[in-house]
Amino acid sequence: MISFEDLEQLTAFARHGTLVKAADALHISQPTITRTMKNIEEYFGVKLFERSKNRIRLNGTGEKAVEHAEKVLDAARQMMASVREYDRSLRTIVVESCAPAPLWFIVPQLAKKYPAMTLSSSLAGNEEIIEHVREGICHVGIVLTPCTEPSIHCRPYIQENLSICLPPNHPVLQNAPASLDFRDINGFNCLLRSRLGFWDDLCRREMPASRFLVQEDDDEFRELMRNSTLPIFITNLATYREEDMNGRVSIPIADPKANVVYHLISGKNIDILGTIVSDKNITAAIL
Amino acid sequence: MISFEDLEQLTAFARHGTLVKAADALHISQPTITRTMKNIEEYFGVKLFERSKNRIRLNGTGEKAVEHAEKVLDAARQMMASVREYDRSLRTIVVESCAPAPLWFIVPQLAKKYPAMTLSSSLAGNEEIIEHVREGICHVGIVLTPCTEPSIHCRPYIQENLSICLPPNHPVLQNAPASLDFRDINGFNCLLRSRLGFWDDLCRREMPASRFLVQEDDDEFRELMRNSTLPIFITNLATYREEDMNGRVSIPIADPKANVVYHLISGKNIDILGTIVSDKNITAAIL
DNA sequence: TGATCTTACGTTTAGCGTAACAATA
DNA sequence: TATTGTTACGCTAAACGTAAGATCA
Repeated sequence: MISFEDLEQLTAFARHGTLVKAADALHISQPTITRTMKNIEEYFGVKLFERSKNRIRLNGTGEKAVEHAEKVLDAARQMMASVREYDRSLRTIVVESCAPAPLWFIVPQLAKKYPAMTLSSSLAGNEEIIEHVREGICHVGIVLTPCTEPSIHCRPYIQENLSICLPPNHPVLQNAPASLDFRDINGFNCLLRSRLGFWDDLCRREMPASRFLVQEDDDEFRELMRNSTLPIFITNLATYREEDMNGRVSIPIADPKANVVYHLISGKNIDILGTIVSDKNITAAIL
Repeated sequence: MISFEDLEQLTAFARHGTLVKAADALHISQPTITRTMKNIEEYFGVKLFERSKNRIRLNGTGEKAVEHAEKVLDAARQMMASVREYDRSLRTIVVESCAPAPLWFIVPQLAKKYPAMTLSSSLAGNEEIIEHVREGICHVGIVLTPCTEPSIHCRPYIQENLSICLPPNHPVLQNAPASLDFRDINGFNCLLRSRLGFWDDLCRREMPASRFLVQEDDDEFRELMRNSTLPIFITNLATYREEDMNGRVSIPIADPKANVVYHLISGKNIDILGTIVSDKNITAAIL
């Protein structure tokens, strides 16, 4: 019989041109490769090589064999990868959220309840999340609107309220407003974190006249906060330390779109949502 | 590392349900299979089985592994088959003809010149043959019309002339004609061999009012000849023994379509046609 | 009690590397 | 002479089957 190693040696020979180089590359002696080529040829029962006294080359049939050997090896590698990936997926809870803040609460909750499981969390669009939960790709989704699909569990989870933080001398603060609307601040440029999920789209849609200075890195963002007077956004779930705020004053955004209730969704055959994330836990998370 | 045998054992276990039955089917001891399943599991590094004390079953991951193992084994089998087939194709001369008679001459010629080669001869349509020669699938083609394609060698090979053999008292023989046309015999039913290539189509097209009693088997055809007075066809290349003819009289068919010159064609990169089948050989073949 | 899987043990053998050899450029 | 491929030899380690043991229906 023939082995995967044999095929590896064959393809290595095809790649490197000589038995010596192939042996080198595979860290084996070249008598071994000589033997293996003989074995393979005998096993196939056909001529695969043109041999002169100190030279061996693939013939047409040999090239055909190499071509197929690559396919076999690919299939084998694919097998390993797929099986391991499948096994890993069994130990992984996939969480997708339309905004980052809910993840800060749900992920530790799940991690505590399922210490053996890997948690995979990511941001995604609302519709995409629902689709993934429906397909079973995503186990726990966090979306903006209640989901009424019969195959999907849904419950309210947590709410997030947006405020704008303006420097004390900012024109819109002249009348000391208790709240603002997007249109009041539209046109003023802002500092913005990246990877904000739906918040990002919302701000750009509601403040088309504004430009946003986007920063992904946490430290650099704080650096920018301290050294500029550009407005920034905070929420009840996402605040910054006072010393980074550079004296800014927070005013809530009254617009309903800036005050959302996140909903937890999951497939009905999964009990993660019902048993793991109890209302009590949610409350605790908010506090 | 893992081997093809290991994968065979895995799939055998999946097929048969127990290690004992799988071992039986593969003619090995079942401790061997126990070991192999362990090895495979260890090699994958994931759980593939649910084990109780005297029972072992595939789990979901295991079924995934089996699925992929089948693919790998298929790829391996495909490799063996393809390489052997390719090797065989190198030792095979493929001959395609639009009629059987030329094959009776060309095949022995080629067999004599290339004793190490396998000959594969078959009937095919004129256009199909040209296509196959163009693609290199067919090495030597025998067609009805000269081929002018620059990539194809072509030369006249041999001619075949059709005659009809009628019982002596047949009405169309009353004026003792030197030759006949298809229309003269259209409407009379005939005995016909099958697998006649283009002759078959020709007769049916030119004699739409006739019905043909078709017989493939050689002995049975002769039996029918002896025991009936139905007209039959012969050619200069294909005659029958006088005792089988049952007194029939041969009259040539004058129609040009019934008198053809076959042409040999082959790819220009193949010298079979030029060096092997010389004009002298062809003449000899006709005699 | 029969069927199934696992573990232990002894033997065989397949396969590896070292070394020596032969041929070529 | 350096490079390449083949052959010969001795050793190791992997793998097999037999036998014995454990568990379940």
